[in-house]
Amino acid sequence: MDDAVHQQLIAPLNPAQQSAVKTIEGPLLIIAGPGSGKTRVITHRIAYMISQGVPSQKIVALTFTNKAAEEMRKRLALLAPENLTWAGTFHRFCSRLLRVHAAMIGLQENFTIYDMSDTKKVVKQAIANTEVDTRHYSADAIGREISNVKNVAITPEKFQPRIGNVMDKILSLVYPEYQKLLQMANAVDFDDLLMHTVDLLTQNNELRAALDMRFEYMMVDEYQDTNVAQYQLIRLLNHNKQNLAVTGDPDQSIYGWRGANIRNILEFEKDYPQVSVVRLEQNYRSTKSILRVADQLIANNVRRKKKVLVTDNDEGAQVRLVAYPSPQDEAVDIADSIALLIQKGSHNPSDFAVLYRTNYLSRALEHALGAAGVPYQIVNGHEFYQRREIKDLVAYLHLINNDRDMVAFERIVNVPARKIGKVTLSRLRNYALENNTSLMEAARNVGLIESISAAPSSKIKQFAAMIDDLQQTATQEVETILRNVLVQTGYREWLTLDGTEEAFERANNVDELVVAAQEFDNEHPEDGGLEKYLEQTALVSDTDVFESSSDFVTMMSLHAAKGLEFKKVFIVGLEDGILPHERSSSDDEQIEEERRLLFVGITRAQRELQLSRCLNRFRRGSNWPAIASRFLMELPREQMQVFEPSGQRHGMSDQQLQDTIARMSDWSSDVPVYDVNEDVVSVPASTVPGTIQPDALHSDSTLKSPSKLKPKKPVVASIGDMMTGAQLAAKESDGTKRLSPEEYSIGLDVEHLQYGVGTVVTMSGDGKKRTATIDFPEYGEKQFRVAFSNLRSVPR
DNA sequence: TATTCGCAAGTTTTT
DNA sequence: CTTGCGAATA
Repeated sequence: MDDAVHQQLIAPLNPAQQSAVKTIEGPLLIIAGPGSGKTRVITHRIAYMISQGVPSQKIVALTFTNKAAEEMRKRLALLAPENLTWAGTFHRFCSRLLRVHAAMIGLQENFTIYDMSDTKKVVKQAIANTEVDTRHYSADAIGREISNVKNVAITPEKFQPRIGNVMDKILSLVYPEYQKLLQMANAVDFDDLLMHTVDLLTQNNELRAALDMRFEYMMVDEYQDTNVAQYQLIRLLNHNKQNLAVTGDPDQSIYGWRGANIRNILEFEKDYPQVSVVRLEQNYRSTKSILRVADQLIANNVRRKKKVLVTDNDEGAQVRLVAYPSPQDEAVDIADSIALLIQKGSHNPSDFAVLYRTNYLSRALEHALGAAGVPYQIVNGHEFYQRREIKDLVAYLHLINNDRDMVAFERIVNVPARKIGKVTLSRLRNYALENNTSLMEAARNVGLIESISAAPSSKIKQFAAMIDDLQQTATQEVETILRNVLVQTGYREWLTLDGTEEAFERANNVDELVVAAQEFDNEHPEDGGLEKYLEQTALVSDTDVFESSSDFVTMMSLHAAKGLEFKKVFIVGLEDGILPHERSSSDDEQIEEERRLLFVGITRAQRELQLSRCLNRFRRGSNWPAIASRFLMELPREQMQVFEPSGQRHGMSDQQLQDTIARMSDWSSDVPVYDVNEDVVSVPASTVPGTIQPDALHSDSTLKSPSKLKPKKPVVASIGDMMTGAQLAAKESDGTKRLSPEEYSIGLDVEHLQYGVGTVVTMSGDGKKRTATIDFPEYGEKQFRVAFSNLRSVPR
């Protein structure tokens, strides 16, 4: 068992936590500050309920992210091994319900879940069908607006356009058409999962009441982030039986843009008058220094209920605030300081996280961490599944699973190229529309469409026959289906026709997908299947991989970091326009949400925290001076270590400049020199950014500028190199050795727990995607992503 | 019908 | 700077 988890499980609960755990009947509101042991309370509470005789299958725990659900399941398994509690995201919960009751809302149980890019295509089609004038609003904007309307659970029938509102007028036409297209395609978007479920329960009171009983005890995590549809769903399922416990923190509400409604948590007490309220304010996560910064920042929010954050933890190191000349300097300094600490052996890669507002900020960091030899992991949702070649192949799977899937059909009908063109397709579409049938069905009947001439007609017929043929294999393992698709379509060959570097890369991704399918089959021997696989790829992101592998520095967005904690946290790019984001800067309410976002980021840190910004940033093609985030002015700078340049160039505001000058005068002069853009700045030796361990205080080394803090030799050459000394010795005591991805090569003998000893036959990919095909004498060839697999080398 | 070129637009966060 | 889209051309 994970030591930290174990510690948490056996540590006693404080009085507030106990009271939350023991209140199991009736509505319960748990206001839980960051690091207050919320997940622990939830899991203990469930375990307690079970010990009191509540049947565990009557308990449901709803979360926002798969990460949170996974964490909960993991801990619950330790507390109550035999429990049948269902824990998962709202979307998954709804998807499960809808598959069972699909017919009641006009769907088939094998419906497709469309992601945002799929959704966008349907919106465009709907716009085309309704011939709406899009001079004023882009398809994107219309799609966003549809999503907003759905988030408040307004169906096309209920939608009331406000007179004189142009967008509403457009919506009144496009929204029903969009919904009709989805229905015809037997597909739903993310928002539908919630809205359809609300609809289903509203229209079928018997079913609602049955489910109300069935899920007698419900817990909702991150209640501050629920939107209207989720709120209605919760109300519908907690009408007769109001054993509802919600946890949340208004200060951590960061999904307003997605329709989250703070009102839900602020007025929970009105919604459920008999409510018990518990406040968890004791923080077990962070040092006093870190909490003070968080506290002072969030105090700037006006729309807020005051809340205290207290901790018995030690003072800890001061929070650092650093201005770097450029994003490259920022990245290199952070990477080098992490590498140094790992090399010293005092830290593991998994102790660190680098957080940012927008995903593209990870680029420079990736580069720098790679150069420093630090293993890292980017938590970036569905990136892999967004690649063209992957979307193409998954579209085949979708069409096999649900032949009414319109987006999948359009995507692949001519990929690989089959000489089926725009004109033919539009005729096919028209036929389908007129006959109220799917594109696939129209394709089967293409002979009946007079406007399509012989040549394209036969091509389409061939395509339809191929899909029908593939459909015969739909019940087999996903890997088999996928391999069949590759064989039948010749996709891989078609992809690599031009022989470019990029084509090769794409072909690797295809192999990667096969491996992923294989892994899915292995992990789901009982409950697998194509439909499950497709649901998984739609609703689950790469984050599970991130959870289980601990030997990586984690990089992710501030949003993705919610609910997690790390010993040392770097938050980068604290600049005006980035955080707060420029699209939020016009609106006070949105600014407050951005502030909460930073609050969430800060409170992820257990021991040390560095906030940084850059003086220049590359934007829209060229380098611009960057202005410090206004939030940096709201922090208790006198209690932090501040590294700002002395010059007034680089676009510093007056306020900033004054602050900086004030800071400078406080600094002693008998210290080394920190060189920022040739401006000479004094920096206390103990506080040079780049050396973030507390014992630097006792170091008498005179360090140069942070960005020049490069060791003579590469700090860490590979993952393998980092396991030095005692650590490495321990790992090798039985003669086998865990290898870094780079160390794998063809011909190597490795040992697998299940398959025994085998030989590496082929290698492909790099980094965390590096994949080995290994031949086991008894089991044949298997593929592994070596960074994640439990393989060890065997000496010859 | 496929391909290529040029132009415009849009750049957040996630299930 | 990228991506996506539409028009022009082979």
